[in-house]
Amino acid sequence: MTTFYQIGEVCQRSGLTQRALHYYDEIGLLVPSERLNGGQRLYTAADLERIERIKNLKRLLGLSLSEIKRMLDADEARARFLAAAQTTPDPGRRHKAVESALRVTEDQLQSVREKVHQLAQLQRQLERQVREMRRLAAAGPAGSSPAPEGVGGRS
Amino acid sequence: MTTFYQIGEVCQRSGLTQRALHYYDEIGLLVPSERLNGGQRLYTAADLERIERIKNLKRLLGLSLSEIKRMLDADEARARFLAAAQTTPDPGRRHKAVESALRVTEDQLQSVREKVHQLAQLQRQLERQVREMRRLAAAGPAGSSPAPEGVGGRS
DNA sequence: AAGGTGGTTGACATGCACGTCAGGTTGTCC
DNA sequence: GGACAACCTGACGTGCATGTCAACCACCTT
Repeated sequence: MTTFYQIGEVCQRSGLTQRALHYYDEIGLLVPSERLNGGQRLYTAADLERIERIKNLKRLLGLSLSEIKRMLDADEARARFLAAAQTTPDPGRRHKAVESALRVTEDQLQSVREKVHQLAQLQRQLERQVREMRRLAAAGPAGSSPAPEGVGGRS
Repeated sequence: MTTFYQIGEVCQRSGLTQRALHYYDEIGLLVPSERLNGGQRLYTAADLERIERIKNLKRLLGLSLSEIKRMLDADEARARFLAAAQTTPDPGRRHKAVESALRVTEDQLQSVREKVHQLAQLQRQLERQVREMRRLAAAGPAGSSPAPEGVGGRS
């Protein structure tokens, strides 16, 4: 037997508002697994996980909800493809399914890698700045040093 | 003699629209260094750099324009502090100025580090998925394998 | 039966980051 | 000096991701 959570509980656990969850439902980003007789939304543990993934993608990648929907949908399709691949006896079909899913994931990976790279650069730059300033804070007064570059450089 | 760029040229170089630049001016995010008699905006190379930094902070960190403004302003303040520190004879004042600027930069660094960390995790997860799928695509038909987790995990 | 609690839809409002005109000014080139 | 391009301000419109309020329903407690 699966346990269900009402919307209020989901709000507490996720930090999202009721309105946001209604909206996510409306745009098909997060459709609760069940509905009670009177229309009450019932969320499962899987729904809660999906919420966390949504929050992460929003925070980390700064994606819009529609982009997130596209990603998660692709991801689900990938899962279905893989599941189907397990049971499909035809090796040609199976191969194609896996390859298609693979491409989606590789695209996601590529964009994440780029972002990590850029952010790492920014990080190194900030670290240089901090070192420089620590040196200044500790060391003697004289001697003008080369001006460090500001945050978010030309990249 | 400094070279100036009119707004149209800046648009071409930066990929931003005229409207966006007007807006950035309006909210004080990017106030052109000069104005012609008739009010025409004139941008300098420094302004162009600031634009690149704005674009980077937007893309990389997904910050709002007001947050970006806060960051860049803090950054400028830091630069001024440091410059002042170079010329201020009072070691106490100098020390305080540098420390204050240092704190701002350290905060920035901290948030960037967190983001890099989270993104790196996401990256590793995606890499695992890709490896798994490559294995599936290449290897034999039988044997159900553990389902890989979707993108943007609970973290 | 009355009232409270927690949910529902619907509609309008809001802040951000612009897009899109409209009407006026400025600069340049022939 | 007239045409034309490039710019200006002002105002209203737009898409997204909600906030806010109203009116209604369903169940539980006293």
